[in-house]
Amino acid sequence: MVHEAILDQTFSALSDATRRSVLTRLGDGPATIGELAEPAGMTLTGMKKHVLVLENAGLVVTEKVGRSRQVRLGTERLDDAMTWISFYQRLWERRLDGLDAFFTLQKGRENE
Amino acid sequence: MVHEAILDQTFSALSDATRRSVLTRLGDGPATIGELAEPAGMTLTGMKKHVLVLENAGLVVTEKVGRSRQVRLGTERLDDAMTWISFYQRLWERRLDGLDAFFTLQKGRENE
DNA sequence: CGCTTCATGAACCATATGGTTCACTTTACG
DNA sequence: CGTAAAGTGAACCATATGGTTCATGAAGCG
Repeated sequence: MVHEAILDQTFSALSDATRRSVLTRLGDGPATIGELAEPAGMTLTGMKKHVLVLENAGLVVTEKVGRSRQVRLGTERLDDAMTWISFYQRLWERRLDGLDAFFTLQKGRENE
Repeated sequence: MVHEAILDQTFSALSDATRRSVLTRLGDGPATIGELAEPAGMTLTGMKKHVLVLENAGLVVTEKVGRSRQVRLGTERLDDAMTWISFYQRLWERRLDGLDAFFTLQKGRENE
């Protein structure tokens, strides 16, 4: 199981809409801090902080090239998050199939 | 696609190890605030706050029974989070298969 | 009834977060 | 060279977060 601090950082990084949109943007390829800041209507300094959060979470990798900084998608952290979620989702589904589910879910959906 | 504010709440709720362990515990069935607080070495008040965060995120459902409060796993929010992650994971994988990935990963990072 | 237990709410505290502005460095380029 | 552009760092600000203590309320029980 993944280290708790790693999950903390990953989920925390993902909990901001600006940062998620950065990841979306990076899905189309690398971008500079400026190119990320502009559509977000944010200062370079502000976006730099977001990128740092993503980088610390391992969701993004950066490299200084010339006077700008290239930002691109990182490795494997989304895997960690999804592994955790799918594990507990199985727990949750098992629960819904159990007796307690029937008991607490005021007899709505019997078969599914 | 899911509303941004919902994802904010869900990921934010998941970004705390205490809250994740609460979800783990609830995988074994409902529990009271006190039963959740004790293993966490935390006051009732503190745990109550965590439960409220999970409840606002829809990850948990509570119901007052007698003088205690039953907490159990909620519905469908883990689905939202996983849907988002798996979508962007596909983006990310596509990227790693592309030319840019080969290009940027092969040349060692000189400066930083 | 009177006491204990579980939960709750208010107040408080320290630290983290998300943003800004301003000053500065490094790089590009005419 | 001189100037503009991209980024960086420090300082600052408002609000959120994660926790506490203390006082109160409601439920159960002998």
